[in-house]
Amino acid sequence: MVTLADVAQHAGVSASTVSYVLSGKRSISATTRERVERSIEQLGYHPNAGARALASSRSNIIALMVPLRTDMYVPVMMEIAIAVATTARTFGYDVLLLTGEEGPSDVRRIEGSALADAMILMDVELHDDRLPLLREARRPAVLIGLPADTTGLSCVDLDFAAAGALCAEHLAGLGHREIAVIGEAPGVYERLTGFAERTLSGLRERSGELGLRLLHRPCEGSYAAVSATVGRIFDERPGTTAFVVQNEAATDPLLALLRQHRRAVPEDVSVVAICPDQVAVHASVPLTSVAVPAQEMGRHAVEQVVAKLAGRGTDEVVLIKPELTVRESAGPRAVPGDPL
Amino acid sequence: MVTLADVAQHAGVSASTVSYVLSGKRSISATTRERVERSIEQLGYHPNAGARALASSRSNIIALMVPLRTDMYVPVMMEIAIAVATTARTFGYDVLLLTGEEGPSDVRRIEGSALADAMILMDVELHDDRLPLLREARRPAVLIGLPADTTGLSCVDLDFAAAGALCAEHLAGLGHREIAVIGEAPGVYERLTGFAERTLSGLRERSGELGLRLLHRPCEGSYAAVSATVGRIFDERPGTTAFVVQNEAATDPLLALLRQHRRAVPEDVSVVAICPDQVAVHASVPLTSVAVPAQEMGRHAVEQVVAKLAGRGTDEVVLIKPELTVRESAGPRAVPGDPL
DNA sequence: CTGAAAGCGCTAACAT
DNA sequence: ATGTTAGCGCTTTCAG
Repeated sequence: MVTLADVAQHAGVSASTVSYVLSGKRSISATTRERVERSIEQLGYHPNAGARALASSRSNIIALMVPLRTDMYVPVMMEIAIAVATTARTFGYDVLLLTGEEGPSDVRRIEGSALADAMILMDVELHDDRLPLLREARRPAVLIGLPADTTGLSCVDLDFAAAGALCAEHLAGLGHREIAVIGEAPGVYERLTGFAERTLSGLRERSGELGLRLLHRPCEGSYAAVSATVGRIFDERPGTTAFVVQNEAATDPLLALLRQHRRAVPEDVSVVAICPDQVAVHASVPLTSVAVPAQEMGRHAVEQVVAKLAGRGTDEVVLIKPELTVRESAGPRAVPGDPL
Repeated sequence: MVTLADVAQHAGVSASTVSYVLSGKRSISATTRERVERSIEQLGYHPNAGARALASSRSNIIALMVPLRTDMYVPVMMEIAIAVATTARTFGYDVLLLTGEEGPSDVRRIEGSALADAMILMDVELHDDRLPLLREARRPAVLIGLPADTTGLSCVDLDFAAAGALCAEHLAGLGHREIAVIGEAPGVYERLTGFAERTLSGLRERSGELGLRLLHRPCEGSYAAVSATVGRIFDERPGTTAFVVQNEAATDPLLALLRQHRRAVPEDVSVVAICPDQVAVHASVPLTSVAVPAQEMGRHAVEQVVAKLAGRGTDEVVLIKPELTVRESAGPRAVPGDPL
């Protein structure tokens, strides 16, 4: 194993010089720097992570807690996780993957062992156990998601309320008056993750302003569940001409069912989705959608964490502005008695 | 920050005693053990990870390299990653998430910095750059997937050839004679990940033995691509009565298209999928399928890694035996002229 | 601009 | 069964 001392000897300088070449924390003459760098190269030196962490009390590791329940919008989770990992490397950090299974004690463990310099938490619940601990912690934390009380915490999330409003506006602009919302599975609402409710309230508020009638139904992602929900919606509100879907798993079944019901999309019914772009693009009818910007969220989270670790940066709630992409699933409302 | 010395003082013992209580590497009298444990509890002590790694040259971290391309069978990846993380914790290890973006140099970095004690690599290509490095490495590595040359390497994977054979057998047993295989996207074959080819060869071999006619078409996951592929298959082989799908994204489009073509599943056409159970269960017709046992693969990989780290365990290729679950998408071949 | 040296908190001989 | 102590490899004062 090659150590700093080996490099120092090989380059004919002292250990501290090598260390400073590496950290750039004091000025080094061009010649020594080059000599040291050559030695590092030649010997294939890599600083020992443990020693470095011990001496500097910085591990250069960011802990990422992902939700254990593997049932829900898994692709987004993975996308965020990967975005976090790649962005972190960009700043010289590695990422530790925690499942949050151990709950608050996991936070304590990381904090106590100094395994990570900071934490990023995904899919935080409105009243999460871990929040009090995070507020007390000496190490910075950033949440992806928005808890009920954000004081003393940094958060990054899509502005779901604005996303809801955007959907309402888009459909109103196309002349629609009766809209049905197919939401996340009931479990999501029960877990109080918040984002589903925020979407809904944005949707409701703007619908009110625009004079739209709204019907909301939570719905499991299975084909059967979507089928039942859609049937019910058409029974209760036969005049429904547009759907807003916020449930990755339900989009494909919804499109299939509309086809089965002999409703053309977008001629007879319009559909606007809130989902990752990938899902929207691959659907049987490319979906007009508001994207859940997974990559951007991961990147933002890391940037905030790094800023805090550098002393800059404060507690901050970043709500990413939603953008609606027009594809092929939403069009003008069919005017009764006007068969085109 | 609470240190080992603090605990020692509080408990009235020496530092080494505390260390040994923690590691169990030498016998401690019940009374001192209890005293020490109480002190640890009271002070909320957590061993410093860096110091421990430095002194013991073991970080208790396993590096997991996941593929960066976020386009392919992402849900399985996430499931494996989570299984790895939870299983690892079970053995006292944490998991470092690497994207493999940096390729071989990432392996060198981890190896050189002693950041992790071992590595697990997912989605390894047949002739992966990183394999030579892994063979030379002092630290154990386990692959999830099967490269061309496995000498000096431990691997865990589903026995895809057997999975292919199993599909052929099941369909043959139901009386089918002409089978079409909808495969992964062409890119997957080009990347030479191997598993798709292995499935195909198992499928071909057993089909030969059982006298089945086989048609194979790689296929993108988009609705349009599946549509084109299915159309082509029915043109070229109108007698096709069964499909084998190995492409998560294609299953739903396939079912929708068959419906559109007025072919009932399973009465007119049978479908057998090779995909995670979750996908099979949630499809519009619950799919008879061979599961990709993500959890089991993750668990096995960690167990092998831990065994190697403990000195037990050798290089070994574990091929998990596939299991076919009968659901509702495959049935007896419709006999022409027998309208039931 | 560079060196020397004192730890960082823990483990693992080596003692007893 | 327990204590003493010498490092592990690096960062960072303190000196020059």
